[in-house]
Amino acid sequence: MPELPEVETIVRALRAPLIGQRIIDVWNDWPRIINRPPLPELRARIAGCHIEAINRRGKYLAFDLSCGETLVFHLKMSGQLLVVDPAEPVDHHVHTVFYLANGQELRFRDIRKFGRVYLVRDPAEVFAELGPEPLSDDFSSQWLCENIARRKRLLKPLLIDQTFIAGIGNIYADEALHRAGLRPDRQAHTLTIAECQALHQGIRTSLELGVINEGASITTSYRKPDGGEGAMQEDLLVYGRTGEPCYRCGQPIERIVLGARSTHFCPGCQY
DNA sequence: CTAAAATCCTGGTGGC
DNA sequence: TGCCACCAGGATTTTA
Repeated sequence: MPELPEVETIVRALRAPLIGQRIIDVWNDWPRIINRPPLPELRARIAGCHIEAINRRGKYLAFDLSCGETLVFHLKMSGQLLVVDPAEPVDHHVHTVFYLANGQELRFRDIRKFGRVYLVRDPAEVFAELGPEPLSDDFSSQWLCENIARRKRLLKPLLIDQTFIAGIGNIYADEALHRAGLRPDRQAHTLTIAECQALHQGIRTSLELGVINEGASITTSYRKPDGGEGAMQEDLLVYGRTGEPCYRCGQPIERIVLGARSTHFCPGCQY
């Protein structure tokens, strides 16, 4: 499940093989994956455009194109982007292909078909509701403390709300809360200044560690574009460690469900 | 505003 | 070994 660190890793890996390349055409065999515009219009508008830059916003990838368009991807649960030689056999989970002028193909593979593709004139059309980037200067400890105080919600659902902060998903929310020593079912507005400062630090630390480790390859879902695995799964403190001893206090990690999401925390050192 | 539930998907898993 | 119910989960939509 690609979250901010996984998407950042993918963005960095795609720059070398894609920047400067020209897109010739698009193929798709599962229409829902193309969010907008409809495939015939997408093909017409994208043909001949060069890829000038590749960036990340939250969990989205944004390709700036020379023709004034932005090609946006969201990988959701199982999406993968691969740049390959056309001789490479096409896996049956590939449902969208961008053909490049240099002969290579950008393939969007997605087992669960939740991923989406957008082509827009103005990326704000897609990004309008997103909260701040947690690794940018916009996301200060002061901003978090001010905004968390007026939210009457549980911490875990709030952290994965993309309109509050962009890019945090189930794994890094649990990791950030553990590092901050905060229970995921705490009410957001009950945090003291010291606690929300700890949360700010916990968010920063877990996301930065995720980027350094090039993401978490928990099952078979997330892979780097070169097929390799990230290393973050080895540095997870609570996620997926139900029943195993907490590294900090030794108590068994507990698993509960919050907002229909599996949530892992240590009952011994998170308050 | 907050939240719960349903929706979209399929591979993997646990039970028998 | 085979079969099947069930789970995972990001974001959106619908319904309280």
